[in-house]
Amino acid sequence: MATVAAEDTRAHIIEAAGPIFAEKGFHATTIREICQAAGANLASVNYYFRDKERLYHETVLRASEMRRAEVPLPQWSQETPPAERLKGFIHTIIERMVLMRKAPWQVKLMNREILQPTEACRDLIREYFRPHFEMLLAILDEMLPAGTPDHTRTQLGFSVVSQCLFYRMCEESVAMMVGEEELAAHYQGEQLAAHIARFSLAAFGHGNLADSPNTAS
Amino acid sequence: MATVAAEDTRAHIIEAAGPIFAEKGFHATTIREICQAAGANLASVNYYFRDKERLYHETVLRASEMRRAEVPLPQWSQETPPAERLKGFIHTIIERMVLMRKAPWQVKLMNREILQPTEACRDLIREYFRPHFEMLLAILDEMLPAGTPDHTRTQLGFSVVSQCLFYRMCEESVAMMVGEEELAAHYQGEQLAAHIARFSLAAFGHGNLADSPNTAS
Amino acid sequence: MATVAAEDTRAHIIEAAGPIFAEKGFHATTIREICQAAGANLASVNYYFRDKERLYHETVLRASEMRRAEVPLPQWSQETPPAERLKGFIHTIIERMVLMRKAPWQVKLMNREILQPTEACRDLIREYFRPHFEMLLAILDEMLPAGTPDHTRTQLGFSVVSQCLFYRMCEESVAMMVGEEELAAHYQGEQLAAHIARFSLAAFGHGNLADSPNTAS
Amino acid sequence: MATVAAEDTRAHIIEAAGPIFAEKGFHATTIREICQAAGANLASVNYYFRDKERLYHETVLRASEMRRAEVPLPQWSQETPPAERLKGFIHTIIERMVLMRKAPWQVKLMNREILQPTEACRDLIREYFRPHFEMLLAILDEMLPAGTPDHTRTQLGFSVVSQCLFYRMCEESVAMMVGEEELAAHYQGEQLAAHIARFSLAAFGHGNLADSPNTAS
DNA sequence: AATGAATGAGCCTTCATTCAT
DNA sequence: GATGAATGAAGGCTCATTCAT
Repeated sequence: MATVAAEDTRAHIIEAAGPIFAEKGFHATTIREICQAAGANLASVNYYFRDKERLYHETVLRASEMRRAEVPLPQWSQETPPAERLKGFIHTIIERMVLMRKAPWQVKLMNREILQPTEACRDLIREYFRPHFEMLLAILDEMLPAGTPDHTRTQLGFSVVSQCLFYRMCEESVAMMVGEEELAAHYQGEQLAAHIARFSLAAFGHGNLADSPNTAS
Repeated sequence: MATVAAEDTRAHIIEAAGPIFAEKGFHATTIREICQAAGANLASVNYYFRDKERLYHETVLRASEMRRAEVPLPQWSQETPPAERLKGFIHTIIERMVLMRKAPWQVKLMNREILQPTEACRDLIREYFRPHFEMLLAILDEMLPAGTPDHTRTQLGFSVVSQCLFYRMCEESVAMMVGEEELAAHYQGEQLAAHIARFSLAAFGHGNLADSPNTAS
Repeated sequence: MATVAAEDTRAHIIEAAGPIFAEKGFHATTIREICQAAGANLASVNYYFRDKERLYHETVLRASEMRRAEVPLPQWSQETPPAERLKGFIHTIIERMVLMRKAPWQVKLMNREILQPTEACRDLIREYFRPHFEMLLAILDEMLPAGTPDHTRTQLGFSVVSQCLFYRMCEESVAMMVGEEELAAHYQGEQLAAHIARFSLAAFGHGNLADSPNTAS
Repeated sequence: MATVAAEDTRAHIIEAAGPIFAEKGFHATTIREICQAAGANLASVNYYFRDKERLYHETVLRASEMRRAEVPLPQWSQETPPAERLKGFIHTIIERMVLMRKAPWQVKLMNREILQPTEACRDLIREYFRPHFEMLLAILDEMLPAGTPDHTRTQLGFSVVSQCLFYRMCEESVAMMVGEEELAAHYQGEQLAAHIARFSLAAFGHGNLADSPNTAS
């Protein structure tokens, strides 16, 4: 076939592989399954990607690409106060990475990589997580006293991020603990983002937990 | 052989299975591997546990038992202030579930269950997570205004817990982001517990982030 | 245990094994299944019978014993005409060996042996089939011209017997060919015996097929 | 390899499987055995037939195809009297299905299906037995009084067929009863066919058992 | 360039049997 | 004498991969 068609097939396979890898993980996914879903020959994976592992790797990278293109980072004017920026940042993270119960395969797949990194994770951190994290630290810097040690800055960043990722990573367990009803009522993206922002801002001394009662509650 | 030996072999297999399941997950683990590590016959798993799945289930439950026995919950006198209790609680959680880079297999295995629950997770939540979480909520109640809605209480609890679990769940990714040196210097159990307690207490209005500079920093 | 109890267990196992061997055959039957059905230890079969094969053998022999005890051969006065005797004989064979769709396990098991003889078959022929067959030949002798060659006598005997066995051996296929309804209406023991007797007697020149219309038709 | 080779391998496996299944039955046969006999890979059976069961099914159907191609049905002119037709029919059945002691695997395998039908038996009856049986009934109709009830027609058909099948189904037992010498002398195909025809025709009122002494006796 | 055919390695499971008690 | 524990061998099947075309 022509090069164009070849590239098509390649892309087809990746897009078929994504949701399956995301749902079942590397080991539980079979090449047959992927090729069938892609309408491609059983030998295609080995032909286009050499082996299953490299297909997985490329699929992870493609997931991060797609996610970045779909949910752009927020832009702020110079006067936007840091508290506002933090709210916006958390909101974006929730949109990009969490979305309880309806996360697209790209998110689920990247999640797998954070939890059990393979080769692909280094690329993912470099291209995806590191830039986000630096942006968060820049916001925090405006709220922290000068001279805050580096590792403290970092851990404060982790304190914010961890609250966000928790709902994605422990989605199933959270659902088991709170029940489906409560999940539907109080764990939508907006609500979680507002809660995390309020908790974190209170920690940073901006307002306190009793302020501005959660609009979603 | 006698019953004693029988129980021995059973326990032997579980103890051999634990670290392997913890490291590679259910699918990537073979019973051949387990039996070899346990010095047992290939048919042993099916003999003692009926099938691979039930061995996995029992291994997860055994992990939680062992962990509870090894790290007991803190006991407080009635006058202990809630801030002190929260510090103690976070410390215990870190000890029980985190311990960067040297977590025993029990912790890793339970971690897997939270992230990708199987049947065993329900038992785990009932026997392990729920009791911990209720204890945490009782502490928070002393610091929260009366009438705080239930779901807000719960999410505040998650905000505390998520910071702890983060270092366990994203262990590998955290290591990739901060590097091995910094990890060794600033991410030991005590240090993480102190940071998380300070951040959370600040959010609850007890002290602020600038107070009592982290002794481990 | 005492000898009495031991003999009990032995007998128990045979009686549990009978129906299972009869239904599924030697290979498809497992020792576990038998021991479970007999409420005996898994090692019992090997202990009491040395191995699975000998248990099978003994079970087959036991089946023939039981069958002979349950359905005695007919007795005739000296004046009973041979045609009457043949009818009685056929009737007994049908009772002993056929009974479409409700044959006891003994019959099914012996049937297996005829079709695919093992060691046990020699005993079965000597103790069970041969005596029946000799009795049939004695009846036929009264209807055949003197000097009928031996192999012709034998084959005539086979012609009678084969019609009877057919309904047992090909039970399932017959059911497939005629359908369940017709089976229930026209293939009961009495009906089959009457048909076979009429056909055979006609062949031997006693009456013809149009005579004495089948009472069951 | 090319398609031709593929079909070759497929056919090869069926031809290797045939005799083994025929000899040992479905359960006692292993696919390892078959693949070895076919000079094929162990995975071949699953590749070409999905599983052991479907290989068995296809092998049974192939057996019937081969047998039909090898022994064609007799053709009669319109004037051929029914007695002559019946003789021809019995002869063909014996040729197709019996052939004491040298039956090809196709015959043995089909025999297994009649005795212990699996899924394949329905196909076998539809494609093989039913057409034969209808042909037999057509012949009998010419010898029976008009108005003979359907089930009687059928049972008369069975009386003829059962005599033929007996020598195939009970081959081993017959050999045990008459001994090898007599078997060789009086149980060849021609001889059995002649005997069965004479017995059956006598029953139908065409000639009697004393007529036309068996040329083979 | 792309694919249908074929395969070797390995998986989980089951079974009849044995052995120590 | 009788049994629970344990095992070696084998079975059917699946999978990622390779090879000839």
